[in-house]
Amino acid sequence: MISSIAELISDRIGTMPASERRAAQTLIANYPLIGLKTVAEFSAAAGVSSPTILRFVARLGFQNYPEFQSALQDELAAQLQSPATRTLNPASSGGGAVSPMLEATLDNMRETFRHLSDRQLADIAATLAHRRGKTFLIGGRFTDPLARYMAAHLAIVQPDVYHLAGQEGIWRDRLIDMGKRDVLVIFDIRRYQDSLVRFAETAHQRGVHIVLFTDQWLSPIARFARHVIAGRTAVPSAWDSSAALFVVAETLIGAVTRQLETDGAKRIRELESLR
Amino acid sequence: MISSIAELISDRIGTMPASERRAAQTLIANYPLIGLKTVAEFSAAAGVSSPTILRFVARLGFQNYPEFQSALQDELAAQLQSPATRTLNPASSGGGAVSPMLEATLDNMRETFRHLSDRQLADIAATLAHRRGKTFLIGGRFTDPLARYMAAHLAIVQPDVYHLAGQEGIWRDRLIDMGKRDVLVIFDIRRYQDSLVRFAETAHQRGVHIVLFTDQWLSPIARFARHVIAGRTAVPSAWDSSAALFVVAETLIGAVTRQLETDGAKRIRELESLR
DNA sequence: CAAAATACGTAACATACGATACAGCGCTCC
DNA sequence: GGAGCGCTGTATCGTATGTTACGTATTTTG
Repeated sequence: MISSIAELISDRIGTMPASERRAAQTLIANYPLIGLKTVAEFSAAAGVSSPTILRFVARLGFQNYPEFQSALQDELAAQLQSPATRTLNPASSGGGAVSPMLEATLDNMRETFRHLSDRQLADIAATLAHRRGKTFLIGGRFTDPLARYMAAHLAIVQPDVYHLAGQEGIWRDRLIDMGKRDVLVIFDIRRYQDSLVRFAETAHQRGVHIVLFTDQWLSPIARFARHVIAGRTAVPSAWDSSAALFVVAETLIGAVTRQLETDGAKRIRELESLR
Repeated sequence: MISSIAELISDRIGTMPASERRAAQTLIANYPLIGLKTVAEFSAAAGVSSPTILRFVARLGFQNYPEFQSALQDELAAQLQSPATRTLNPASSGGGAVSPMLEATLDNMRETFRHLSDRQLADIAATLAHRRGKTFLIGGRFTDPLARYMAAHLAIVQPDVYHLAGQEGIWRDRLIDMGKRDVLVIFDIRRYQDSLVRFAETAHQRGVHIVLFTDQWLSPIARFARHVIAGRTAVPSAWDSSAALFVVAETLIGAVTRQLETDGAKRIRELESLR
């Protein structure tokens, strides 16, 4: 069973003529990056001619050079997507059904934050803290609880925070209250919900500032969003994981609270006394 | 000091117009592979036009697209050469306001799972999967979204799963439906809510099997619970973090789903056809 | 040792790719 | 409300790229 192109090559390198073998060896030596460059560069690196490279990839079973490159890219993508598989040391993972799930979740969080700069988070926090209008939050089938969670916290440190719940018709009608000064926080991961996309589009047309929490494949709502947070969701389970997005949400809640420290503290004391 | 293109992007993403920002976000989301594909593919993935992609790379300081791709490839090459550097990175993110929060959260999860054996989790999953009656879920002020999240998933793989929402009176009345064969999942972290404690006590008296998600200081409900999950909640923020509990919840959801695999799959297919 | 077959590179070709000019649109600022 | 500016997509263009045909060199075989 051959799963990678590198294996395929070492499998057939014996049957190749001299020049093609040199091509194969240079590819293995700087795998797989040389293969992603142009035929001319590849051939120069290997010290052979361009047609030799093309004959080489043809012998591997690819119809043409681009097809070969796509295969390499797919392989790379799979490798980069799950850092777990690379560092996976079966010894440490006690063999229980739990650990892989936890490991994947931790990886997802690291990856999510690796693609998310402090600057971006600060920007979003500032948007949420210093918006001049209202804040609305909404989520999809599985992510709506995240919207609720965030709303529950934000509503304590600032006024005019609303979670949009219930039937579609109900929150669609709230669009009439939304304008340029307002912020709409949307949670939407696969499978993306049409109703949410439509909602986001309309809100966008009304000039609402949209902050989107989505997965790495980006909900179509990304087109309308001013800020996009792409969290990793893949775990060894039947379901996608929203844990990474949850942590980002908590981070933002913390950041907003900090930015509103002075006003927020006063507000919290007021709330306490209301009990 | 900017060492990677990803950093360069997050540094300048603030100064970019909307469409270029979309390009930036899609690149970050599938970093860096999208950038190695053709302009046409990149633009399609981002939902913008080709010139926008070119303007985007120009803004990053590259003379042309190939030069941009070469830079990405060089970066990838460096990364692939030394796998250490990519896992080593969390410290390098500059000590911004983010890292401590993330670090603390990751620690919380590790600690939480360290005190939680596979056996315990399997037991709880079995309880939830093979209960003979109904499952009820409820949470406190900030944790109710977690109850909702879990309910949303469990309700798909098995029947008779109910989230108790709304006013106290409403769910108090549901006690009349609860008995020995039923399971009640409660989320309760500081500050523990009296109403929940009373509710749990009554349910316990009726013989309901209680599964409690709480923090490391244990809600008073622990006295009535058959299973207790104690998650770490401390983070450098004004709020406690429910992230660890969230991950445990997801883990349980996954485990229950696996245990119900055969029946659950049938049920999921049925649900799909209902749409 | 000769003849054939295979391997390999040079050079011409066609295509698909990146680049550019331009026009429409929305937004902001008087 | 109007003028100006900046952003974005469409259409076009030139070119770099992959591809192919062909001739020479090299090896193989009878």
